[in-house]
Amino acid sequence: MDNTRGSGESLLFLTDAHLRRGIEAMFFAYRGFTADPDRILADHGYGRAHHRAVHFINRTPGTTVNNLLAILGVTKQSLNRVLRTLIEDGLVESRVGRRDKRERHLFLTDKGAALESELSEAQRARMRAAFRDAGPQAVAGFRAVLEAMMDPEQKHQFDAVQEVSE
Amino acid sequence: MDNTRGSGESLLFLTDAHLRRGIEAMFFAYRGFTADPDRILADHGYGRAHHRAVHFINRTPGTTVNNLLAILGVTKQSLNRVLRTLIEDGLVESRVGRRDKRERHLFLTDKGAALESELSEAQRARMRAAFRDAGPQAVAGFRAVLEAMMDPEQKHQFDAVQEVSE
DNA sequence: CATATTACGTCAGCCTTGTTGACATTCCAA
DNA sequence: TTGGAATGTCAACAAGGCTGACGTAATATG
Repeated sequence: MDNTRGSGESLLFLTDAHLRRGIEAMFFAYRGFTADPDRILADHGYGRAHHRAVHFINRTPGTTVNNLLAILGVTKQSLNRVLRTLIEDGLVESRVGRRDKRERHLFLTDKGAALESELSEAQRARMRAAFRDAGPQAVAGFRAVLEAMMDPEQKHQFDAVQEVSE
Repeated sequence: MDNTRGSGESLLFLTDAHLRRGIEAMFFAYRGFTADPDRILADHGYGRAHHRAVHFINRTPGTTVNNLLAILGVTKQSLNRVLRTLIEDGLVESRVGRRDKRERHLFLTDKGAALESELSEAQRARMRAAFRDAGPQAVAGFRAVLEAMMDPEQKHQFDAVQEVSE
């Protein structure tokens, strides 16, 4: 009866079979998670790396390159290559910092915002359908498990990004 | 009060802010999900593609190349490159089919099983910690949302793999 | 039996996206 | 003024996707 974190807790949900099922669910679900954006990106000649950059620039406008590097966890050379094409194509604007002129602050142009919107609407649509199917309690559990799965550093970045929207 | 799928259901959990949070949680959590195996793989000179192959060969021993292609959703050229190195390195054995000699049935050798075990134990450890932190109800929700997020084809593959263990 | 199809392997070439290492520039801060 | 931080850039490389083409063996089908 008491399956909800007590002293008499049943730990049947921690068997290897359950863990394996969770692992495989992550694998297949992540493919679904990226499928719609991938199609859109391919139409525009971009890849997932562009999506990630555009997403987080939209999320925290004016963010610096270093900031973005910390969030994305890639090398500056990798990010720079992506950023360069986005700037050349007029999706991202890079402004020299007013206080610290070494820093570049990144913003989406209207064109960049349009792509971001297209991508995120597709991704939200799938997430919305999944959330609706599963129900609010399931969604709470979904989030709890995902947050517990992050590395401390990743969790820190995640929390930092969430704070922006408050 | 009634937030659990009824006619008077509250849909506050479907706001864009909640969806966005779910999307970002998937992004950061997937990094955690792959972090431990990635480290182990790097030590052995392999990549994620090898992990995936080894995982599913272990899961359904004797599976054919075509079968594996359907599960992994890559081209045969991509899979073949990975499979070739695994066979050369003595982690995977490829046996010509008895009934249909065109088919190759794939098996892990002891060496392959050892790597698989090392990888999956690391991944299970993280999943176990996350499951334990979040509790059984959360785990149920986690799975429900992930399964709802899969494409129909992916869901089919997922279900097929789950059936093996019954 | 002849032919089509399937399963698999392989060669060649291309792209994205990650990596290291090296080096230049700009500019803040001690 | 000088050290170090932030940024950009060049070169080279690797993993792992992709397409297209071709070959071979074996099965399925007419």
